[in-house]
Amino acid sequence: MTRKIRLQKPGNDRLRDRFERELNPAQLAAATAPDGFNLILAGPGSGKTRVITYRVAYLIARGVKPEAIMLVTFTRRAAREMVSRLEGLIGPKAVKVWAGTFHHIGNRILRKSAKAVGYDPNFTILDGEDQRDLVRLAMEDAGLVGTGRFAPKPAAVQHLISFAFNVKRPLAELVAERHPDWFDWTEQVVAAAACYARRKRASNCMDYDDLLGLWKTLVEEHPEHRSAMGRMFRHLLVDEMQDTNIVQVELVEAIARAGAGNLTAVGDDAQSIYRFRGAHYDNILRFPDRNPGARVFRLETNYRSTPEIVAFTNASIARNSAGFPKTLVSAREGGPRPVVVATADAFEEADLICQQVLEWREAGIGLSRMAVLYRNHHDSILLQGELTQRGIPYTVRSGVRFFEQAHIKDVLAYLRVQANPRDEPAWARLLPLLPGIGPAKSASLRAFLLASDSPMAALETSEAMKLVPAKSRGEFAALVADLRSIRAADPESNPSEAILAVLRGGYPAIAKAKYENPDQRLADVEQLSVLAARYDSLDKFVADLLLAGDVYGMDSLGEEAEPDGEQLVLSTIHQAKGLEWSRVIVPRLVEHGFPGDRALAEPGGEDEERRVFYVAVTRAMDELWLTYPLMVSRPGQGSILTTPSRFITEVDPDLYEVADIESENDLAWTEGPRP
DNA sequence: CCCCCTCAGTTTTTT
DNA sequence: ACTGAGGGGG
Repeated sequence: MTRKIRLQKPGNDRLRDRFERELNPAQLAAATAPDGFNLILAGPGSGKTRVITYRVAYLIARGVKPEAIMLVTFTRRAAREMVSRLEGLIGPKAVKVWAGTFHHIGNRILRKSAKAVGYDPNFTILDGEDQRDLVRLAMEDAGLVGTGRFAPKPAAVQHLISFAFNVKRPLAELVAERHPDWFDWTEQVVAAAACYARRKRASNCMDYDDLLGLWKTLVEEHPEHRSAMGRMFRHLLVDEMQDTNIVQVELVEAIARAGAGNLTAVGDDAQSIYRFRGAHYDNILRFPDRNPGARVFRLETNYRSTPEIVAFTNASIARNSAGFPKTLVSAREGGPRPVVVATADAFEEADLICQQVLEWREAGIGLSRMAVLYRNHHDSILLQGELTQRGIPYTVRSGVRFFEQAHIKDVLAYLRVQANPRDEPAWARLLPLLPGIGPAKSASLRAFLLASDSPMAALETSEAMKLVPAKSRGEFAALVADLRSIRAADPESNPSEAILAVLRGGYPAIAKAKYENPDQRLADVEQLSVLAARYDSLDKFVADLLLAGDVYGMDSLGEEAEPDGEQLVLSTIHQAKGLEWSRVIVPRLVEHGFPGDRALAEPGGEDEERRVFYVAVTRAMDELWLTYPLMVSRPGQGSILTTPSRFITEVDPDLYEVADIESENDLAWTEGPRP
């Protein structure tokens, strides 16, 4: 046999071979676009992730340092995936690329430059609940409490404050536009926003918007930081451009202009689904207007889905008027048309989904290659019950995130006050854990602590003890002792040990009194400590936890340990962005459900809902099932007949197949009414 | 005055 | 499942 010798080519040549072998001409042109402003319009399944990673590899091969590249992704998971693909192309230096969400990168930069914007580098990041709690306090400051059933609620006020920031519009204007019912309280709402901002600063806390806004302040108002950042980031790439808001766009464009003027934006206006948080597809549509001379690349070959699925999705999105006109072409062989099924009610719908999932599994499709994608988290509850009953393993990617669960937040509060003793939301969580201390006592204690230069030292004084009701003094002293032993565990450099210290103190007893299932919750906390062992910094640990949006329940944490667990995926459509499955089921396709009334009430709401639907159906590679119940029960109205969603009925019926469920009622005399 | 328990009404989508 | 109002009790 002839001996084979393979000549090693120099790295760049080998890379060039791979480029030509693995990219189609449109992808190749986009990946190797010249410097300057570039826009890549990439339809679903068109190899967008591949093009981005190849572009980064191309830049690095041309001599750009990896640490001079900023790659903004929509989720943490997307960043991780791109970096690991990049590693496959160029090796370990891939991890030096600044890859992450706007919020991650902002967090990293602000930890270094916090002083310039009036913060300490040990600032805490507030999650949604912390923000609501602080807004509630701010509303009290502004005289906006107990004003009756129709008064503004903290969650809604917080949302509007955030929305105003993200669309750069005056809060009062948005109150008039979106909450006419608050008209009489306009002044107080605006005042509450100011109080909220003040409380955040006083507590050395930033919310998600601050990670963006203060980073932007750094760029806009501090010339030395602006030019430093321009020198630092020679190339910027922004993925999912259609879901950026105006603040984010201005930020990256400012950094690009301050530096080498290299910005590549990637996305698909048809998949813009985050309007509720200030995103607008104009940010991608008008990229060429804002940046004259920008080159535009189009990727319109769909490698993901069968021609039948692509025909259906093309027909659906064609109902929207705005957007770059485009028609995706499937590169795949034919398969079955999408299937539409009506079920008697939501229970039968759950039955049907389970049965279909089992049928596919019989046919050799692994559970993790199937997903049920729904509009609202709530739509999955019934199905979860049915899956559990039938013993079908599943993982849920919606609802309460792991770090948002009450017990996890309790434990983190013990740690947060160590890292940042001015963290008011953490104290507001910690103090009322003690019996006899409610909102009022907690408030006066917090006021006392925060007035001091050293809240931790103030906690141990007799003045603090005076604010505690006599009955609770024993528990209070125990808390103080717990905090001292947690401190001794050196939380800031050893978060894992600090969590164990919390478990050795009074918290387990508190959890037993407070929660129905304390054992499960305390086990979660132990798991949290295992997770924390990977970190040598409390700040990093907490920030990672809060900024990793895709972590739901212990399930998703466990997945990292055993990635091959075969589980059906249950996800909101929003969480499914960028992913794909062989088999996809979209349930609850009824009018007043999907699209929902709330969305339809807003101008442009129907189109936005249709884009959400488009994102859902374009996740499917091989088979797509659309289901809807003929009857639903609504609170107060009992069972009512439904109308199938316009997203089904508006599509040419030739593009899908209707399947009927054979009624077994005639045979199943004895079957009783369903629960 | 302040806390805590109970009960009724509600829930888009998320960094 | 979670919030907020209302009433009883310390």
